[in-house]
Amino acid sequence: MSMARPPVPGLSIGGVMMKKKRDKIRDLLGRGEESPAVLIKGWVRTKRDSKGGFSFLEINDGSCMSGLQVVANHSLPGYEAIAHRLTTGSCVFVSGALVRSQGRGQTLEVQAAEVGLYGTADAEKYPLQKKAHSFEFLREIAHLRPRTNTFGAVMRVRHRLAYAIHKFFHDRGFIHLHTPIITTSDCEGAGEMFQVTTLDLAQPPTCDGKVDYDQDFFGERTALTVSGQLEGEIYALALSEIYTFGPTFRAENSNTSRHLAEFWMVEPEMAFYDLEDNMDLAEEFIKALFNDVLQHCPEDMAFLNKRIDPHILETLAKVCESQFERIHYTDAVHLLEKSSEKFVYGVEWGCALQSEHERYLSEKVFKKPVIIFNYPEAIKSFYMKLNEDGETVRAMDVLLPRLGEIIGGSQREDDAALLEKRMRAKGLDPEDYWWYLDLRRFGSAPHSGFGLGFERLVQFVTGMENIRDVIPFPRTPRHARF
RNA sequence: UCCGGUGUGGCGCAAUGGUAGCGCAAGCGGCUGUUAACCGCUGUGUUACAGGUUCGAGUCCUGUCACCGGAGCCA
Repeated sequence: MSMARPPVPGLSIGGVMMKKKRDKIRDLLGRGEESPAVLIKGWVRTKRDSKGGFSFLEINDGSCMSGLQVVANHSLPGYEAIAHRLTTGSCVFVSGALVRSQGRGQTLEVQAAEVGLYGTADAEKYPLQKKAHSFEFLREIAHLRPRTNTFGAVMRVRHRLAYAIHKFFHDRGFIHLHTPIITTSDCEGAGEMFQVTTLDLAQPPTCDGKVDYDQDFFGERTALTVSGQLEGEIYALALSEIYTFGPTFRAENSNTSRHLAEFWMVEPEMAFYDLEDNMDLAEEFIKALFNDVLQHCPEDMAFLNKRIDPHILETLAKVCESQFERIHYTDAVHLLEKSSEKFVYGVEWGCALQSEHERYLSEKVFKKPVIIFNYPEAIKSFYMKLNEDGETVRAMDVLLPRLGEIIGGSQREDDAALLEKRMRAKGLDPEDYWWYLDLRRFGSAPHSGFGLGFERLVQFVTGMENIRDVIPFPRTPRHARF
């Protein structure tokens, strides 16, 4: 199809724009060439007036970190009428010629032929002025914070990571599986759940003094999913390799910089993978994602490296080059026991490793990502495969320096009798999981999988300290606004 | 949820129990192919909320809420 550009440089005749199609700033800067006719649309970041009879407008349209400088001569028809309303935050369109800049600081700029105003932003009231704002403040104006440099960068990197995840799995023949948001499996041990109901909470129907869920929408008690893993296993044991990438909900009263009540999780599940295959995939996965961002988001990453975390580029590159340390839980405990480091919590075989222990191993001992595997059976979930020693399970956690656990996974128990036994031992009713046990009764296969918290990934890659600042609309205890 | 800290102009922060200030942003003026512009002037407050102690509370006490740091749970 012909996409011929209008050859006529004159863009505006009597206020009627001749060029209709918007140019994205990203595309204009990417080409880096002069052009007689461009049309940009975006938000004014700053305006600097010159008494030489013209103004400099910096326009950002979110397509990339950089804005485009517009030189607007005060003699433009109708310019004086709108000049005082071209404030920080207002939205405009500008047509004109893209030319080499006479000033320093940018190579190209737009010599405006017409400047039009879409929406004003009263400078006395608009909260985002051209100054630094704290992330705490920006969280209170989550509807405006995407217009800041940092959030633009974080969200573009977030998008790239999501894309890279799909690409990584697709290229390896994995099927993207949509697992249900509403579930009935309410005792996976993955945390408190949000109940889903259409019952009148003021006067719920009762039966024998208890709420009668038979009258609820689904005829039984339901909740928002805390994991797509169990459903993922169903499809892995049919399509071989699948992954889920969807929202996950935990009703924990967690108030930390690493927890959200609603977050996105990636959960690959693979038939015929043992724990080692699983660890191989996890390591390859992390490295592929970091490499992808380094390669495709150089401008945003350079900004984050300059303003957010001065070591982030170096850190990501190091992870890509490193060989993840793989260590038995038992050896990790020995290392911690022998350490001269003073820990708040003591260490002994059988206890769960604390944040301080994990950080010590990844930051001080190995100074790179660490995968700890073969954890004690007692501290891990029922579905993890028991080792021959009868004491440990084939579980693994991937720990990143500073962030801690980013991936948790395991080889799944594929023996129906053993699985049922462990369910009972952990106080679960095998009847509730009849379909999960069926997978082991009919054509069972060794299989493995892991879960990765998407926001924690974005956190690590961008260097952002608070998880609430890497998701568009954070949900945390007492906060569901916007 | 636990421990600790904080809450004061739009934002970031000061103020020994005794007249609430500074910087940034904003408004006005000046200057300049400017660019985190610069220079001058101006305005900006129920000191988170509810009680209490005191002649007098931003400051002390009690409670609530929020935010930050750490921890637990976890991803």
